[in-house]
Amino acid sequence: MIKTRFAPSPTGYLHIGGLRTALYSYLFAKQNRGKFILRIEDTDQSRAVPGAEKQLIEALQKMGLKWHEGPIMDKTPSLAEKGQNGPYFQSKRLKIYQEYVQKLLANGNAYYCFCSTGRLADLREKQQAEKLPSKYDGCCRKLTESEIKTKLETGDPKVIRLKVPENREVVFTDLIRGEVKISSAEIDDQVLIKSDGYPTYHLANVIDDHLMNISHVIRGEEWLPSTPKHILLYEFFGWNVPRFAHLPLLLNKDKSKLSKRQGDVAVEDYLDKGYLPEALLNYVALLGWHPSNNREIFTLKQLVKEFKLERVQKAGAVFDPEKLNWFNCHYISQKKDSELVKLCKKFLPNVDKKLLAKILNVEKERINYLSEIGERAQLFINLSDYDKGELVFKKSNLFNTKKSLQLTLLNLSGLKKWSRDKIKSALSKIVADNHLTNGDVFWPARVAVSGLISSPPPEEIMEVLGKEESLNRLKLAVDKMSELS
RNA sequence: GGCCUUAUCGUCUAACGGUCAGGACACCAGGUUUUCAUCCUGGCAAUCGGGGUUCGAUUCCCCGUGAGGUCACCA
Repeated sequence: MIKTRFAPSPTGYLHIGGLRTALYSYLFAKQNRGKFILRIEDTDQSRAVPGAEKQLIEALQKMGLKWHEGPIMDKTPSLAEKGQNGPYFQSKRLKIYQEYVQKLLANGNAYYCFCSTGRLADLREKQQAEKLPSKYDGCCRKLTESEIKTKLETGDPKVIRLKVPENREVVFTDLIRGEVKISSAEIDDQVLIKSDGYPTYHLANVIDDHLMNISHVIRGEEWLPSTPKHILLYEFFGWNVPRFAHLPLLLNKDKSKLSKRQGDVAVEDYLDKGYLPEALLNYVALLGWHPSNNREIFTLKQLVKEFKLERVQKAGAVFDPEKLNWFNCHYISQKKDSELVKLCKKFLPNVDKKLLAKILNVEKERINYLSEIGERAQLFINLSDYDKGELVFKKSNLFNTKKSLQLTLLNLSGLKKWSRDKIKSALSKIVADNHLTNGDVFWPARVAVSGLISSPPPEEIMEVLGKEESLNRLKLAVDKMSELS
């Protein structure tokens, strides 16, 4: 049974790179009729952010990535879980780690270390000065049993370290990168249990992946150098080693690891701005993976079918917000007005739903993300402060402008049915009957009702505005013209 | 610095060892249009360098070079 997991640490938000990792893990499990689980790696008390788990889970849910096991949002304020292999919060599994690390200790695969953080810092400094790789020097490996016993009894601060064997070559086959070899001389005696009794990532991750029957570990490339430590742990425990797939990193424009410094990286932020989950998913799927044909538009369901782990790129991919916008645009214009209304309500809470639907119908092809509607809708709500005379005057001469506005007002007043088609033909008729150009008629009309240099076409605006308001605005413009002449 | 990973247009990428090196985003030009946007048409633009292997390398191998990651009681 194929089983994958997404195992984020709750640091405050869902990183866009995390989203892609979760997506690929989900896709791989799903297409193999396997299971996808969510586990929260909250073993660092010092970096704990209150409420972060909840936010993370919510974001993942909004994105539509469903997991078979893991924490779930319950109706009660506390977080519940589903699945047979819980708990799915590492902070609730401390006993398990303690129990397993005892086995390591008993078999001589781990040892207590009482070195102070001060000594370790000095050591590192010295090694760096001599340009040596910084590694623990194995000082506490030499402690005798009685020495250890005394130190434990006196309650000195202690950690437990991995005893990395000498002269070993750790080899594994990464599903994306192929064979990777690392000499044990390069591997540090990693701390497994911290002095506060919590496990480090390395220990907890290996134990949980085993206990939760994870078959494929799909994670970011930053984990590649520490994979040998994990493999050593699997061996010491006598467990099967899962398959590894290390994904290429997501990059900033300057090719460094995608970070908050250089733009939005929180999925929540994109969601709040009105990026659609399907657009985010589609774009992020293509960062590091591509089918052999030219297709680019995929729903989540289609991705489950088409995605191939073997086709995942090896090199990092620059995150390009422009292309994300293009996807988002695409998905927005595909959406029904009624659905968009629901999604946009929060940006315009005081606007009537019916009106909002009409506005969206006109504006949806002009926006990159939904929150833009807040500003774009203003022209339908209030005629903006503008010098109408100035705007109209720029385009054509005063006489024609005034004349065309008067004709427009007159003709539209007599219109029985108020629809964009009728309005447009009425305007066209004015052009034809009076030997005017489209520019003479449409432009002033559009400016008169929008108050803006650029806007949707006049007939579309007027249809949304309704007859009364449209005529009022036209009249206002005519009056302004009279003042000027 | 050690170790690891990596390398096709500006960006995301396609190409059984044989293609005029293809597509998308962005950009530019033209067209449609009353403006903006949309839309249509066209254009610009890439195999990091050097050696091999081969009749033939983007593709396989080696060496450089560049880029990134990682070297914590963070994940």
